[in-house]
Amino acid sequence: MTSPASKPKLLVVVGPTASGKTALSISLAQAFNGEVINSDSRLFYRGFDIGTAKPSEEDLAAARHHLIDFLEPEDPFGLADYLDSVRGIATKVMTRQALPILAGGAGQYVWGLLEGWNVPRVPPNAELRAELEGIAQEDGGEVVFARLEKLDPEAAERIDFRNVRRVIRAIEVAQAGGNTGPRRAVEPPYDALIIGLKLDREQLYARIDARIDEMLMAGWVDEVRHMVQRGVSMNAPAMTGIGYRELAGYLAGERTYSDAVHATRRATRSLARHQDNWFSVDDKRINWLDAADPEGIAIAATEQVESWLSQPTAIVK
RNA sequence: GCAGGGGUGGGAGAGUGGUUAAAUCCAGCAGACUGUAAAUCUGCCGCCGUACGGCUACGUAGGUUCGAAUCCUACCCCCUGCA
Repeated sequence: MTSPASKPKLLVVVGPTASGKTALSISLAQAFNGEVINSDSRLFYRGFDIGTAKPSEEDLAAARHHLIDFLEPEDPFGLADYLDSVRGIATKVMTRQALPILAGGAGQYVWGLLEGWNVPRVPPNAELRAELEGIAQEDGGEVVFARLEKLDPEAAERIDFRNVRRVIRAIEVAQAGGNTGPRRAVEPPYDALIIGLKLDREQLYARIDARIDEMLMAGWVDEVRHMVQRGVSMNAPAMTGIGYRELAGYLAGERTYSDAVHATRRATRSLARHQDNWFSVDDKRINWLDAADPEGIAIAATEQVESWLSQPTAIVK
């Protein structure tokens, strides 16, 4: 707290799915010698390309990208893994004299990084989870919740007793000795310029529908079929990407094609709403641009970044 | 034309005399979120009101009843079988 240290500059592009983050982040990377750090949890997995709207080969060639295509479908990767990775990568990018550009829609990941969350260093305990899930199913979630109330009343206070998954995680953490230290950094760790892409619901929904149609035309069903044939489990983390299970259900003859597509649309819309929750229009930290005008946002964003870069780096006391 | 079935809230669809502004699902809206996060979970969802509450609603009109989406009558519309 006594020695002044400059905060590293980090450019961030956020917004709901289909708002144009990929295109904008690439054009900014080209304009400012930037490297894109992906912050979209579905882009981690190799082979899950079409349905996740992964940047194309050309996109990837147009700017250096990080945290894309580095996991197998079954690999778990959580918040703490993500934060560690990004922090390391951002530092490396900066030593190359390049500008790190965080781009993505995973709200928890983005804010975890920007707000400097102190995430409990307790890795998932598959055995414990399975056991507690079993209890929850047999005897009800309240029984598991009661366990948490005993172990960590404070955590029980802030977690909905019906949210079994989070109750179990809290027990996992508590049993491992709990979390230590403050929940988040007092001072944000980065000097971040956050650009948000905004589109009204109606337009966004229309864009989502159109993009899903494009994905299907581009061979999404084949992509899913391939994964199924490869033996990727339906429970694999990568399979939680919207549309994959739906289409796999269609391939297995459990539902009609049109039903699978409708379900996918629905889930994607709901994702977009969820993302609006993390990235709120009222959030003063975010500089919102109108995503309806892709060229306009590129120009406006470039101006913002220029002026931000010309400012002296913020000083942490 | 005859016989039978049916018309319920944005959609689908329960409900067959009171505890029903009306199950449930979908759609929509709002929110939580610290190692599964494109996950998981929560609230709202006829109109007015912050709320107690008030008002209007189950094809239309009338009737029975203390009380009707629910029973009766007439009419309108839809579907199916037979002609």
